[in-house]
Amino acid sequence: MPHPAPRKLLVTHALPYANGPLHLGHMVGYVQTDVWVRFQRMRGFEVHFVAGEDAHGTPIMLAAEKAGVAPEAFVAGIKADHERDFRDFGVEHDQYHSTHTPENQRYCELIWQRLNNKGVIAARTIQQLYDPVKDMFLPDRYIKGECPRCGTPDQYGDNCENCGAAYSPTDLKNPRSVVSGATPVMRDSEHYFFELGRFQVFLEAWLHADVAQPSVVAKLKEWFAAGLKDWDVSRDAPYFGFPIPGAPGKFFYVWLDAPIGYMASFAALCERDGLTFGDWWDAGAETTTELHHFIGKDIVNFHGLFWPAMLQGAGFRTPTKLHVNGYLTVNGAKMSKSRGTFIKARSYLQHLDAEYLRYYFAAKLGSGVDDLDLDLADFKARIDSDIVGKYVNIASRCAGFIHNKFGGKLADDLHDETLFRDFADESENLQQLFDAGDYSAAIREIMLMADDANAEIQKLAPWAMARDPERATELHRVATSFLNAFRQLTIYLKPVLPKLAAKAEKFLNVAPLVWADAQRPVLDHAINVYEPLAQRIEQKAIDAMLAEEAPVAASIPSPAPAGEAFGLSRSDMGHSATKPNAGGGAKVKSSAISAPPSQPSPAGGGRSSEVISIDDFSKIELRVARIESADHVEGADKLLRLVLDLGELGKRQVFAGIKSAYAPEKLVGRLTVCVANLAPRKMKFGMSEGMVLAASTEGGAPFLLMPDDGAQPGMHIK
RNA sequence: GGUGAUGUAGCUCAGACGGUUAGAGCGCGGCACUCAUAAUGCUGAGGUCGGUGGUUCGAUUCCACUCAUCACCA
Repeated sequence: MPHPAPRKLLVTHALPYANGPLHLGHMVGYVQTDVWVRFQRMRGFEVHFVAGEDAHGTPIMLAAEKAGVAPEAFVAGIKADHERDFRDFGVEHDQYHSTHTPENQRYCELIWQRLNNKGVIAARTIQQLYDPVKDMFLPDRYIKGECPRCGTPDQYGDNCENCGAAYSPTDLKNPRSVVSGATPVMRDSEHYFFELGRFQVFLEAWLHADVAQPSVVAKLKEWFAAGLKDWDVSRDAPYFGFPIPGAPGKFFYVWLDAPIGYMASFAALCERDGLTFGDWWDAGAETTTELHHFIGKDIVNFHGLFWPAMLQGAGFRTPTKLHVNGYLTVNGAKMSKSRGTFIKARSYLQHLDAEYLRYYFAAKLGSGVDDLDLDLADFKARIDSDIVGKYVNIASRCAGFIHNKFGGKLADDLHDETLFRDFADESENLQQLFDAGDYSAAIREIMLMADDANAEIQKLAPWAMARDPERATELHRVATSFLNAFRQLTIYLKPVLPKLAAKAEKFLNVAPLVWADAQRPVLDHAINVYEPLAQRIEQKAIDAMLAEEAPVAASIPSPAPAGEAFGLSRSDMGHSATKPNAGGGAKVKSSAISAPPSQPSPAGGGRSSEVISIDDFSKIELRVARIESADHVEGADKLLRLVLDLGELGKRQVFAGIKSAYAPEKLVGRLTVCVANLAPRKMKFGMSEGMVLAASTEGGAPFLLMPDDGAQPGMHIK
């Protein structure tokens, strides 16, 4: 995509659904968008970044009702929380709006009118299940019953989580309304349909362009093969949304007005900043301005089919490109409340630096739509190594020379142009990678550059020069060279690490860096005293964050169906919100492993041995532990207090019921096996942060497990 | 159930339009250095590239099936 003139970009990310807090899964897409926006700005392009709350729909209506407030007030409260999370993660929109605004209503009605005029809206009477107690039609997700195929109870109206059968809610046996518990009845209702099939030719042509990653295009083409169906875009009252003009009791379906929210948000920005709306949205605007949507992979059909068809049908421009990202998993598995890995954005912020997560996401975001795993051990290792050990370390190891020997002023020349040139020449390549969304490749390149710089410092050994007064000039130039290398790396990392870059700019005493600055060195220039720019991640902080999300002991009754957004966006129409694969079965097992830590032997010898999968087993994190100390516990006749060394995981205090068989002094120094991810348990004598394993017969003396020679504290056991 | 995608060293990921010894970072072992936030450099050990079958002189790379994971099914 050659763009000789400065590009003009309008960028959006998926609108978060205003029914619950943001979690780290949301942040993947938002950070990805923000990095792209910052990068394009650094290149000097005109960029407008807008988003807002997705405020309509049944889930919000019911959630507000439950909270006893008007939906508008409910949404306003959620919006304020979301905005705080965005700010603290450094996601800086130019305009953060909402779909429940006059602007959005205006554009909804305009598009509706134009589509009507074009004759692509059809009215048709359909049958839908109705809750006679609550007096409302029920979306699929609000009906539960028994699977028509295998009879599993308590299944949603779209498919069975047990046998996987797909069906419609009317097929359920013994259906009931999730809202009131009443038995739904069938009732007629007139709905409006957007005749998507009439846009098939247009959409196929639109898709051939470079509008999305290949796998996304493949996914969208699947829909063509099946034949595009009409899309039901109206809902009956009661509904929180915009009424359809001229159709009493009918409302626009939330997914119709949600993408129009992009326009609404931008319209508000135009109002504020004096931009011309039509330059960006009118038909033909494609040739001068670009429209980029960043979305999660769960909503490609809305953005890759319905949305462009709506725009085309209503005489507006179509999107330039969809940037689709995958889902977030934590420690290799889907985020789960019962595992304590359902991490809210706010919980993260309370314990850890937002920049680190931005970096980690960027380091793993390729141009594809693969899911991204937040492995917390890897997260810490990566940040500690890349940011502190490699990148920041370059400044840290050179700054002292400049201050101690040269009055805080850089030399007037570089020691050697080569490194600087090499780094400057990377600009083009990195630019392409960032532009293509291949941040992980960019980060990889940047870290290789940091490795080069560190190796080069090692080779030149400036500390040796510092001992020889004859070599002062050389030392001055060497330190200056590497501080310039550090500055170049700062430029390349700035889209990802804006706050760290700002600190580096202050240290270097330079104006905010832009992309082109990587081509010119700073010389003969006073810098400020170096202060550590970044700290390692403390394991304690990660543990504290996880503890905050740890499930409470008492099991919570299953949440209201739409009480939480699990996906990257609204999920009232799909079932992504509640594919509860970590539900029932897993919960039983997790309660089995959370037996009291003080009782290493199973309590009931006759406990049935339920068969579990390897995945179930892998949930239990067993580690080699060295018993660092063991003491009697006053007032306890069975317990010993152990302090375990778990290597990389640090020290843990564990109470073990092994006093009858082991003298404390004989245990010190021994290796044993510890369940490392057991929820901490408060006991009368203090916290027990794990559990040691021992064999025993019921009531008999325990035999502590011991790994073979050579095992080291902290090793995984599997 | 249908469809799209993913599955490569202990961990996180690259890569190969099919072809001699499959790569990186982290982690682990050894050595070196001491400017730096126990940071850095050099070096070593780790993989039959999810499984089965097929095409081919040759497949981890192509095809089929299969298993696991994620998403979508208006």
